[in-house]
Amino acid sequence: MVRCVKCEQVDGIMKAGYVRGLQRYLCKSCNYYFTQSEKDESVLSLQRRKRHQTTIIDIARSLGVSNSTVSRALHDHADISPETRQAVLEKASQLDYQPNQLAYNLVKSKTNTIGLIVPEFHNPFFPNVIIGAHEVLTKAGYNLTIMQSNESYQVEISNAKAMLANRIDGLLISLTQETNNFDHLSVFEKRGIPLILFNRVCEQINVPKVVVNDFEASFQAVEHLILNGYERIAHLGGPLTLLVSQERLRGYRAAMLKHGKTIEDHMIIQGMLTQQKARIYGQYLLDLANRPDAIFAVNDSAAIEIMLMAKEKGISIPDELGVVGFSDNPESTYIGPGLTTVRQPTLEMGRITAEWILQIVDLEDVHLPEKKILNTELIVRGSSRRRGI
Amino acid sequence: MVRCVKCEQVDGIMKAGYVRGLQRYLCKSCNYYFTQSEKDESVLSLQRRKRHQTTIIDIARSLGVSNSTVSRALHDHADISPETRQAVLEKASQLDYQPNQLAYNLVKSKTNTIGLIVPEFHNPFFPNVIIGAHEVLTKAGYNLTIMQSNESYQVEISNAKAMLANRIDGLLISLTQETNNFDHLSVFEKRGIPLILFNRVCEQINVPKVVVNDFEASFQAVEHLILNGYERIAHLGGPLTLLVSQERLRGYRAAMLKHGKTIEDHMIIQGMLTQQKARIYGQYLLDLANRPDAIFAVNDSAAIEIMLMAKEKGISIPDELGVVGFSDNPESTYIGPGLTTVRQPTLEMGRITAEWILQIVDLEDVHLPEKKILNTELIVRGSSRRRGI
DNA sequence: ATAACTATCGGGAACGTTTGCGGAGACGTT
DNA sequence: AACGTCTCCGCAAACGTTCCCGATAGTTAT
Repeated sequence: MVRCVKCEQVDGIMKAGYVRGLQRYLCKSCNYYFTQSEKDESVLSLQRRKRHQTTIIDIARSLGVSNSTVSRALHDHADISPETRQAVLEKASQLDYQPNQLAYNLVKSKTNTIGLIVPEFHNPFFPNVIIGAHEVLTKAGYNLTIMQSNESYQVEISNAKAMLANRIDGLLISLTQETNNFDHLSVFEKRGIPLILFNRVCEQINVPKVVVNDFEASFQAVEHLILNGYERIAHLGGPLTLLVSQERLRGYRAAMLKHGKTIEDHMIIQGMLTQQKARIYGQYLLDLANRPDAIFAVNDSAAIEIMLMAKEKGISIPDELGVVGFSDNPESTYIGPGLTTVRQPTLEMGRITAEWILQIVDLEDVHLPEKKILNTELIVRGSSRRRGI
Repeated sequence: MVRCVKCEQVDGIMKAGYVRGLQRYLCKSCNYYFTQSEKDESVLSLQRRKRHQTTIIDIARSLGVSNSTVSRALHDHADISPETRQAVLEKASQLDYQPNQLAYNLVKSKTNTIGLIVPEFHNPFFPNVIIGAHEVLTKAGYNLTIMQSNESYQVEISNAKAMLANRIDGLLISLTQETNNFDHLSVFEKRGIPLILFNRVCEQINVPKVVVNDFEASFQAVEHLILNGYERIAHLGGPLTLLVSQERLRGYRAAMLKHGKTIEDHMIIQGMLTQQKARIYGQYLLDLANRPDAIFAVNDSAAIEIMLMAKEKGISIPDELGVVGFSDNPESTYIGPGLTTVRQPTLEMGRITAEWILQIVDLEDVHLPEKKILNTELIVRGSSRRRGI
């Protein structure tokens, strides 16, 4: 006994297939297709009510005012009477109202979130930058979404895409060593989303950048070695795809040149300095017939690896071998005679970058892309201080 | 010359005040209030078009199909012909379509984001946990939003509130040392948002927890000291508000008891071990008339501080003083004769916690709250290995 | 011919806010 | 009476998706 839901007739109803497992009917008289919904209404409403969060609408309804009024009352808008505001606020806390940020985000097309993409987490460098940035952003009421590209260009692209989809208000990024195409970043410019490069920057794209004075730092470090009487200084550098590595190499060369030292190509090794690689390169350098009397490594973990190997081989530090690192990891204070290293203002870099992006975000204005260069500090410890000199 | 926008009459139009700086009129004949909008239509449309992101609607319109069709095509839904799908996909990439995650979030009431609240960033412990969790979540296509409570109960509450407003799909949290009320967490249960406590857990709330075997680790560490011939072992513990501290203290006591050592109350100091505090407590312990011959500290930085002070005072390690730390910070390998310490599986803790929450999020089911206890490892180095024994 | 099935598509509600604009009254001033 | 000013509030569009219900056509089985 089937009744047409439109003309309410019972005759002339024909079966007309199935749709999604439900019997479908056709009413011949009014030519109307329909299915018999077997859903229980109570079940439906229960399902709908499941885990309902109180909304502005709930407050409005229970107070007999409009949504606008509630919204305005909750935001201290001017067009609202003190009494109404009071009533709304009370009802809100009574119903345990929590604003739905998602709806807010959608309508404002703004998320109060800054994105941050870093290539790795293994050195303390980026975590520290994150701490600094996090501090500033939190204080300003912004959220921070962190992604990690794992030194992979492809991952970086997908990270950037995800950031875009999530409509972050601004992006802070440090590039991978593979990145040599920047289309995934130009998109942000095109969309008007502020973008700042830090530490691992590039020249091909015209946005604000925050870096340290890699050239000068490197120059100073190598000059320090030379002034301590070291002659044949090797350089363990990072991958040359990175501007940082290029700059540090440049600093090394400049210092050597200035003091008339010969630069031997086989004493310069560039590459990704994992612990394994550091050991391999160190082995090579220390086993050279005419082995270097000092090594300037581009990060502390590599420098420490060198120091450990030297100890194993009975090469005394700093007398027979001077070592200088880069970054001032915590362990550098404690190892052997202490590792001389270049301290980078990591927290400050995070803070400054974050403050800058907040400024740009708030400005909504065209911003002049400039480059901020932070100063490093050479921390001299035992590994490069020759007793005899 | 003003014309009523409703009845189009010119006569009988009266001025009727100002509204938002615009002249307001009243048409006597049709009794209609209105203002003359002075906005230029071209300006308006330009303003509207400003920075328009292509949406599903744009694709649909330019293809002459419906929104539903485009949405389905983009999601590999079954109800779509290969040709249509192809056309949609092409048009999408042609118009550089980027899905608006915000709209998705709103309609699905889901953000694909897991929240993470940690009390601090200064020790490598939490950053490492974050690395582990980040790895797992990223791989599963989830975002990670990190907040830091800075050891403040109030900040923790506001963090939790922000997480709630942002409709995270799940929360991982490590409590502050101040937290002794848990209403801000019960809310998550009430709302059906999965919640996992890790490391800094509590007993008052019935949710999944991930911790390390603090009691056993502590017991083992102290027993190790005893087996190396140390007799008068002091304990530098964390604040007793934390369960971790309580457990570690319990382990210390148990080991001392088992081996018949007397537990002297003045040799047990509990508190927040900042570097300054560690120095103060260390000073106190090392200057005691009957000073301890070993110290079990609850974190490595405190232990290292002790070692440095001992060196200053000319107390030899490990002969005159044994030291054991907790956490295995990187610097512990390199300091002095090496710091014996308890290695915590930080990365694993992050991974496991993240995997667990993903499981609960996917399950949508009632989950049995249980406790996962990860094993630590005692790393024996020079600071506790007595030569004579 | 009738019924069952498949494949493909559209309409439109729903998600929870914000906000532009207008309505309506109160009161004061010319 | 005519107008200016102010306060308080509601209507409804807009944000961009997803997805529930169908609708329609064509094909096959009975």
